[in-house]
Amino acid sequence: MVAQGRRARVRQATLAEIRATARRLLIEQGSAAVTINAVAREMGMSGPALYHYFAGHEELVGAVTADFFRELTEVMEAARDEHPPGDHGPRLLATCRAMRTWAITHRPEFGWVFASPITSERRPDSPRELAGRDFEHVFLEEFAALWESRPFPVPAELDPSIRRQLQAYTASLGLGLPVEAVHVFLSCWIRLYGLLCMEVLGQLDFAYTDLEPVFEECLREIAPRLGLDYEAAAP
Amino acid sequence: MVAQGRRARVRQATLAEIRATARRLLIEQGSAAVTINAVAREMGMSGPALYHYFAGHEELVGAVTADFFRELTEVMEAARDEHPPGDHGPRLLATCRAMRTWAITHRPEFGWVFASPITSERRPDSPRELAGRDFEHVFLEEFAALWESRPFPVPAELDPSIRRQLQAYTASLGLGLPVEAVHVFLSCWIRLYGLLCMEVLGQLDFAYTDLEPVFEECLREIAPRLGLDYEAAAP
DNA sequence: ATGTTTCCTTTATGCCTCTAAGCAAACTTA
DNA sequence: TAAGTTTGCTTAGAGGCATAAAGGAAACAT
Repeated sequence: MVAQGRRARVRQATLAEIRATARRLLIEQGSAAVTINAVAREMGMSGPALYHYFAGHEELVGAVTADFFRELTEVMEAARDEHPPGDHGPRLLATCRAMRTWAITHRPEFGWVFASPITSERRPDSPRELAGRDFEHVFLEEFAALWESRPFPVPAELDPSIRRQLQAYTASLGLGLPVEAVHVFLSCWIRLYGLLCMEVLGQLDFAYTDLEPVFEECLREIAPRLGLDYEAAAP
Repeated sequence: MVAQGRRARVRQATLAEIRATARRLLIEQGSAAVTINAVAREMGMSGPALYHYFAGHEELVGAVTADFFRELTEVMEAARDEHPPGDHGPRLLATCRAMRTWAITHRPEFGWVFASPITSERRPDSPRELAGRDFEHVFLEEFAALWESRPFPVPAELDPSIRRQLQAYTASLGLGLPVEAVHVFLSCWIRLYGLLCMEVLGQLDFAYTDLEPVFEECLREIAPRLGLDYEAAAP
């Protein structure tokens, strides 16, 4: 943190209050209630005043989303760090479980992050995208460390189209992972995150009321693909 | 179809035009552009006129969503019926592929159906819910027929919580399936539909540009769990 | 002490949903 | 066929939203 004058400090406080108010409205009344006007009204300000803090509704939404990403990231890192640095298996599983725990204890927030249909072109330097990448990296780094320390078996050959596509992504990661390992990582990611999204969006309510055991089953299926011992890190 | 007077016919035509206009706006300008006013304007009517056809914005959205479900259902049934009634394996795979094909050739529509956050309490007799159940049944019926004709191995024991939850759902289906089979069905469904949703919502754009081979890989992994021969029904 | 920056206000435009009142054409019925 | 009723639309209007513009007052810098 850079030292700031009083002016700057007050401004930061107001910014934080705006984001907190937006979050409260989201939780209490749903995403549609998070309007510039409503947030300002809650704070005892006039609507247009908020334009001194955010360029518009979309930027406010992006800032709040970034907050959620950061909070989720912190929670996951804390859960991960309850295990020693070398225990990549338990650390990864703890990270996954922390993600789901946060998601279901913060449904409106998680739904807001996930189910935001691509509203506009996403600039890669926006706070939202930066925080999103940090979130992604919690998994990626632990995964890469796991691969470093104890590589697991990967498919001998990949579908040519998949290989081609993943080559660019793998290179952009700069983690020295082989394409095949990245493919395994993404397969697991799709299963885990896909399940979570369906749960939070209520797409499975027709059959389930509590998806915790389904999530654990998913972890149990995924673990051996990474050479992990699920039973050794059961919940 | 019941015989109708001229009056009723004109009304049906206007209803159809409204839904078609709403769909066109969705495709051309995104979901936010589908407003009562915009639809009416496009049709050369005044806004409030639409309230003679739909009780409000939400009902219009529901009607359009039901249209999408019905169209998707028809496409899947047509693809399924290209295979003889007894060939449950190829019929199921064709149904899955038709679902994805429709989804990616109708991204706005599919995204609209899926990513509609639970906007209000859903009444189970609304057109949207009815059409949604028909869609669900295309998979369920073929799956039940497959089980009838050639039961596949199912897990010997289920997590007690999962078993308890699925008992109610299984009973409500009235298809005479065992709970274990329903569990296998839902596991496959979650993987397939979850992947599709992530694709359409752009959640995998960071790594993939074309998910067709990933989808096929998913089918290849799912098929043996249902006792199906993937290679015999490769694309 | 003066000028500038910052914060917030009110005002205004144009969009949205939805209600209400009213008119005219089309049907129904006596 | 004439009167009454239903239907399909209109305009008017209330209230909310995003956003732009203009202005006042306080805080800050010099």
